[in-house]
Amino acid sequence: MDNITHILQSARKAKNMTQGELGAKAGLPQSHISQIESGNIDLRLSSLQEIARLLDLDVMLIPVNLKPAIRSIISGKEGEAQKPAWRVDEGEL
Amino acid sequence: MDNITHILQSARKAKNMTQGELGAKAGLPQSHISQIESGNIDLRLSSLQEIARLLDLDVMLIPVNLKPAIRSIISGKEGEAQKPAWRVDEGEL
DNA sequence: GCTTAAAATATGTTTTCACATATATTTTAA
DNA sequence: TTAAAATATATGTGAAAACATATTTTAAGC
Repeated sequence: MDNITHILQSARKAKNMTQGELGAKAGLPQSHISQIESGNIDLRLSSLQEIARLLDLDVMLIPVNLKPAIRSIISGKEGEAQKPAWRVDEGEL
Repeated sequence: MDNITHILQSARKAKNMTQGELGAKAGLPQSHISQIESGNIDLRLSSLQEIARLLDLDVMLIPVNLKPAIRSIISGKEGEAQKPAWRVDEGEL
């Protein structure tokens, strides 16, 4: 299904959270987190935003022409200080 | 309400589309676009993605620590060639 | 200006699906 | 093996999305 939901799942696992923990913090039942991650649900924006927030992510609308540049920033090591992402462009994602 | 919906509205206007046109292309009734833009609705991810796509936008999950860098790229003129966004950082948003 | 028709946006009702609650299954580890 | 932790499934309820209609806005003609 949707790529976004897989990102949510791996972000949750990276943070060593269970569906239950995430759900509790998000104010959503564990069963939803399950449905969302398995991709059989078309979740609402507010749910997406809340879950993302708890995983230190944010929902943004990105102009398509800027996606390559932004992907390069993101793929260049998440948490720590950035390596120069402005090496004009080598390999999209 | 939510900032994202305002972005959708201004993107639509920037493209000189009516709610009806956008809705038709997105496979959504004009009445939804109205509700979405006025912010009295918590829309579903698939709707958001479809609308965004038609406005040459894409829904992305961004690590919060990278938001400043990404915002600077975005605010530096949407469509055309980028001015140096890597002037380390002056003014978040 | 005023009128009117069409375009654009908003509102009212019904239907469908996300979300809530409860329960079942699977997985982990003791 | 078994109990608890984690994830998945079943069913009921409220809100988003479909459908229809009303209102507002725009711009033409007079």
